[in-house]
Amino acid sequence: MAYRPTAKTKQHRIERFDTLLTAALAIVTKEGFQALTISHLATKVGIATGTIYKYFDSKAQLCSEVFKMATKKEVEKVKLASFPNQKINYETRLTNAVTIFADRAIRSERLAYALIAEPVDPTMELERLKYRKAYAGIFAQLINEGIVAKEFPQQNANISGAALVGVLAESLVTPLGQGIKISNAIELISSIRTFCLRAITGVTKHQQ
Amino acid sequence: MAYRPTAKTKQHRIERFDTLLTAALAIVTKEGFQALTISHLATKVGIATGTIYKYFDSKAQLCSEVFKMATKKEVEKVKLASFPNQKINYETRLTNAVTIFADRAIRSERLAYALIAEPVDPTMELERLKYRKAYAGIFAQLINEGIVAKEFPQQNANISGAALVGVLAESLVTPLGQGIKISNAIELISSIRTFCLRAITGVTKHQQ
DNA sequence: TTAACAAGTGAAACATGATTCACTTTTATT
DNA sequence: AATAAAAGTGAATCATGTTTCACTTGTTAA
Repeated sequence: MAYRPTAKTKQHRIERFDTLLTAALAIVTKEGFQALTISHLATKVGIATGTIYKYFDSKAQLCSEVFKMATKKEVEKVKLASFPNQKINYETRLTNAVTIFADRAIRSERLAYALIAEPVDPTMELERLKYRKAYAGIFAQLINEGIVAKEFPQQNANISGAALVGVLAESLVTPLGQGIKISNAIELISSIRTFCLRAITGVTKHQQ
Repeated sequence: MAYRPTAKTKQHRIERFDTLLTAALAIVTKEGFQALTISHLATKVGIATGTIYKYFDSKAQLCSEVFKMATKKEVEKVKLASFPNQKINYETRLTNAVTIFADRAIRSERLAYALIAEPVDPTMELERLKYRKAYAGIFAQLINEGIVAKEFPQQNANISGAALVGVLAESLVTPLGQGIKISNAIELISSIRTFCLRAITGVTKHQQ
């Protein structure tokens, strides 16, 4: 008998897996999924293409992992804004959630665009759908609670939740993908926030 | 000297061009852009792949033409609802525009999904952007006029217009793409309409 | 009926990546 | 050392289409 994996070996495997994922995410963040090819990744990490297949079954799986990794963090932030530890009224929560989303999207280079709007192959589209649904679900729950608390008018919370995702995607993320420089982020976020609030509450708070 | 194209010849060319475009649109309507390949189209029309290149420079151009063709008709309908010949108040116009869009999307099999949300290659994404912008532009103008008429509250009409496109895409078209059968279209359209109206006017008319 | 050109053909060449696999290198055990 | 197993390699192969092009067929005018 002979070889057996040791702690050190296993550690190295984990580290390399991590390196690959991180490098892949970096590519996506800078250049989008469109630029995430096996050979590009291999070159970037300084290994052979074949090696990547010792860590991932397929490119689809690699993409999926990258997606999940990026997603998790983003969704968590919005969830926290929507369901904070303190008691905060629902209108403020909604405001915060939308603001956090918008703010992070603007700061994220191409990442928000890659996750939400960049054209990708149909396999990944399913992953993306989950991502959008995660947001929509958070919003829906927030809206539902707001309705119960009599803060928001009666409405179909699921549809309103999905609609908010659409609003954010179309008014914020798609422009980001066009390489349009956001000349006045504050103003843009403010307008989107006003729209979302009015859409859910029916009231325009601060005339802009 | 010898050959010169005649009226008959030219006519035939036009007809074939038309046949190709129509067949391509049929494919997209049934199975999406994903199914629109040169050889599929050639087979369907009963000609050789090479022949198609006598009518279109490239697949990109073919797709673009199909897109324009489908787009034109759709946008026209929404435009007409938004700017009718008679004097109608802006809230009603908005209601009509949203309803027309939703109704046509639901009836259109996969077409609405193909035009708005189906993953396509980046070349076509530009074409699609124009399409979305066409809608956003119509909505923006409608909203602007509504503001001037003091019917709608002050708001950034361009952002509100884009946001409405996002709402429709996310709450209606994306589900259509999932092959989800709309069990209750009336109810769905009604919810979306209510959302859009509240988002723009700030008022919930009919509590649902 | 033939010269001149357009329309049509479809097999072969291209393009773009993903994926495989026979082989080399490294690591661990006896 | 000798052996076993995993990690790593990268050129070759596959998969999916698009696009070309030498060639055949159809059409028109002289």
